[in-house]
Order: sequence, then C-alpha cells, then structure tokens
Amino acid sequence: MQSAFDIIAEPNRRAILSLLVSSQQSVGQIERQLRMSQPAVSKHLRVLRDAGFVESIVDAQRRLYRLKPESLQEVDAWLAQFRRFWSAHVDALERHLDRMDQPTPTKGKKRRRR
Amino acid sequence: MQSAFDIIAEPNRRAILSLLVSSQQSVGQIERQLRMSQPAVSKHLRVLRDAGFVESIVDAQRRLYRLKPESLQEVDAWLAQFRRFWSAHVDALERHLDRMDQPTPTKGKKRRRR
DNA sequence: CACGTATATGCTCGTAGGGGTATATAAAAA
DNA sequence: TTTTTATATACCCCTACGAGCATATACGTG
Repeated sequence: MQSAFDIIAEPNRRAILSLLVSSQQSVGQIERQLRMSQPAVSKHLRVLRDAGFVESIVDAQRRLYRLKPESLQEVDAWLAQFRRFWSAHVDALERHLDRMDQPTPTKGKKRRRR
Repeated sequence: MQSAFDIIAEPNRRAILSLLVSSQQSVGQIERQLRMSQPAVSKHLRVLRDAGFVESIVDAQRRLYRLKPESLQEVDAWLAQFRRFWSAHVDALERHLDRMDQPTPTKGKKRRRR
C-alpha cells in the first residue's frame, strides 16, 4: 500500500477523509457516523496514518484523528496535467459533480450512471 | 471496477492516461513506450474505455486511443473539499482545536478543559 | 488464397488487501 | 480492585484483479 492513489481508492477511506474535513474525530465517532465496525475503522486509520493522510493525538483512552492533507497534493498534482482538457468546456458538468459520496459502507455497490 | 478512483489506482493505467495527454496513441505505441505486454495494454485500455476515460477510433487494424478526461472530474471534484487545507491549513487547524470535544457521553457531564 | 500484423479476449494462477471475530492494551469509572 | 470504555492488532477467510500465455478476430499485403 504505497501510493496515495491506492489510499484513496478505498471508499471507506475516502469517507473517513471527508468526515475529517469538518473537524477532527475520535475512532468511535467515525465508527458510528460511517456505520463501520471498530476494527475496520482502526485499520483504515492505520493505513491513512502510515501514508501521512491523518495524524492522531491522544485524549485519554481516545484518539482524535485529524486531516493532514499534504499527501493529497500528490493526487492533485497528477491530476493537473488533465485540467486543460476539461477547462475548455465544463459548464453543465459541474452541477452534477457536486454529489459527495456518502458511504453506503460495505464497498461493492457504486452507482455510476450510464 | 467501478469508481474512477479504482481506475487511477493502477500505475500502468495512470501511465497510459499520462501518455495520452500528449496525443492519441495506438495500442502498439503504448505497448512499446511503456514496455508492457500487448495483452496487458489491451486489458487496461478496456477498463479505461468502459469507465469512459478513453475512447478509440478504428484505423485499419489499429485502434487509436485518445483521452476522454471528463471522468477524471469526479476525482477532481472529490479532491476539491481538501484544497482549502493546503492553501490555508494553519488557520484551519486552529479552528479545529477550538471545535473539538464531542460527547459520546459516558454519562454526560464533564467537559474537557484545555 | 496464404501470411504477417494489430488488437482483443479467455483462462489460470498468484497475491494483496478488506472484513470479521477474538483478543490485547490502556485508561477511566465504580 | 474490578469493571467498563476506547482503540489497536492478530489471525483467518475470501474475493478482486493484474500478469502471462495462448488463442481468436480482423485487416492488409503478397
């Protein structure tokens, strides 16, 4: 599990990162909001931490995780080379892309139109 | 293989997409430049095509593949929520610290001081 | 026609990684 | 202390998917 692209390929991990945008969260809070098992949350957080996407601070028995978004810049940088393609003719597309995925956990299902 | 994030998680696919930024390429050209086997290239192209990342036009026995970058906007849109962090993330961190503490009320009293 | 070229696809195999359960660890509450 | 809360980790299973190889398909050239 090396590249940032692998990290964000996992839907639950993306959901966790999205959660942490609003504010830092404890493992338990993430667990409840995303309706995942506690070990699952801990494991994903471990991956995210090892990859530098989040960091944790200890608060008694809890651990509060917060975003460390620098790692995402790798993805952003890679994406940059394609921007010129869609900057030409965006318009209508923007609207429908404002859908944020909320986690239907248990990966597997993805609504993709077409 | 559903989401755009899965598509770009694969390094060879990212390489193919990057190749196609400069101009359209035939399967053989991709094969040679990336030094992958022909079946590997074809399979990745199949995935990319099914996901709408590329399209192909027939040129005799060849197929010329070119970028269809709209699909990448899904990734770009998701990434958007994090951009504010790496522009002004020092301020963001400060605000997080002020908003933390959320109950999981063990018994409902006790506010953490700091 | 036969033959070379270009690409696609089916099959098998190997492995990475996600989920679950149980358990370990640590701190707080009783 | 004992018990409860919060999180981490180890182990096992299981599926997805990428690689390789062989083959199928289709077009071009002689």
